Amino acid sequence: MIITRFSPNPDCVLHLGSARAIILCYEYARMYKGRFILRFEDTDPKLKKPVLEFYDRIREDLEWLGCKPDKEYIQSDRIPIYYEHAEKLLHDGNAYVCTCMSQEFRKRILQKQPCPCRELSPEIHLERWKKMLDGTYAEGNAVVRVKTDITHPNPAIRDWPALRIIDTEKYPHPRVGSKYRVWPLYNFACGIDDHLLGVTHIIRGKEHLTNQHRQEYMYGHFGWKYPEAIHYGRLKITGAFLSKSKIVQGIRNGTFKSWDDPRLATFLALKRRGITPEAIRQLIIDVGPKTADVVLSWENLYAYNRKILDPKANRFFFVVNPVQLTVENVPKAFDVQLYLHPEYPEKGARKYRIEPRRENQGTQFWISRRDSEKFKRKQVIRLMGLFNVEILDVKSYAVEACYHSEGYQEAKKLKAPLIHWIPIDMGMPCNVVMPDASIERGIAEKLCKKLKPGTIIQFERFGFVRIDEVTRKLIAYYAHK
RNA sequence: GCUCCGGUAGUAUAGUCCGGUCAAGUAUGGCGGCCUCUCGAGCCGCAGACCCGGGUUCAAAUCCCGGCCGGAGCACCA
Repeated sequence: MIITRFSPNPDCVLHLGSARAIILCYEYARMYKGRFILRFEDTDPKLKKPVLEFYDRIREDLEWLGCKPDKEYIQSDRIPIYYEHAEKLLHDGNAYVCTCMSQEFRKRILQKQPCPCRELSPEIHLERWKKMLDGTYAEGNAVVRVKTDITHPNPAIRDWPALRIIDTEKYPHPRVGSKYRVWPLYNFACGIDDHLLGVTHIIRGKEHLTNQHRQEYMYGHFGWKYPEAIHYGRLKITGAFLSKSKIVQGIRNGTFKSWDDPRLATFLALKRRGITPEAIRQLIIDVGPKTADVVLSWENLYAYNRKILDPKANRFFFVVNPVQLTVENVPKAFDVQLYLHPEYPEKGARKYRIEPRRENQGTQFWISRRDSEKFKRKQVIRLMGLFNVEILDVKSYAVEACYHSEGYQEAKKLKAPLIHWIPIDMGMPCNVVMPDASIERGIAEKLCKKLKPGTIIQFERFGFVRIDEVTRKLIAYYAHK
């Protein structure tokens, strides 16, 4: 039975940087009909203090990604288990309670010299252990170290710290408060749990490579077999930073309004922008678990997303920077149908009746300044699905034109540009929030009012967007072209 | 500095373990064209890479050595 695990510290929401661990672990377990475990590693109430809110956020992120864990563990619930194992190591002389100052210890260990504590008997250490637990030792005064090889070429591996004291009166843990004052460090808790929970395959970032070597010594002491471990390289994406501390910092100082700010690469932000979990999944599987660092390009993600969205997203018109277009001499009323999806007419259509106005008022539309800027006098333009007009006059705020012809073939012959439009009284204000958090203002078809938040549509000739809010005004988030 | 790990087109990836079928496949992006009443999709075509230098070998992207470049770790963080 294959068992994998994803083990975050609940001190932030999840982001694209975690996607590799999650998806690879989940898919691998699923591929072999195994189990996927979620384990919260919340054993530092001081420096990397867990926050209650994030336990749930992480569960939600995982669910959104489609990687629901089969089982969940929380390390702060398992403290007694770590104590037991610490005592066993102490008892067997495979660990010791070190009361040296950390600088002092480091100085010795760099010279491959044991500290005085190391040589003491297990009985003394067991006694010191009691003093760690009962409060005789204060924070920083004692630490349990696992014996390794103090002549190991990599000093980082020599007699690493396993448990330390934290003044939880001062730094209470959000879940268990001040119940424990001795807390396991990463390598100890993680190493014990991986074995106890039956984890067979560890897939994690290569920053943990030396941790594997450290833990292997402990596994040796217990007579356990270390799981298969794969250490993948760092994943970056151009322009975005995938660092928890920077995300948290940006939220704190107000640079980002929320965890789903479009500039962030958090799952929350990607979701809000209309990036589908399936696209992320495919991207991560494509990237795989290799040890070289990868710098992804957003285009790669967009390409996967577009492939998923294109057949599903209904089409609507959105006019950025609206300009009024007045068409004179419209000869009759036109009933037009604009398909919601060009490839699937059966999905229905948006229907408009365009009527000639009386008394030389002209028929009016909203069109985009992006288009009108390129107009030249006498040029023929086709209003998509409607008719062709000849441009008479272009001002920065308005365009005058007159009816030219109806047929699409006519427009083709004249190589008339195709532009989208909205009847002047059929629009609703719409803001599109771009990936850089800037806002494109314009007018969308009034019909969009019926869309539900969360729906992903395509604004033709503009891009795919996710409807975020529908009131008198439409708020959409831009995904990509 | 010490200890590890890696380096295939703009980006990502296949091939590397078990040398030949790789004068290097795929996706995406770029360019050109076709198609389409979207600047989306689809179709066709073009350009684009084995970090460098040695060695082993009939034969090296693949094996060995050296260099260069990049990354990670060196916490009483995870």
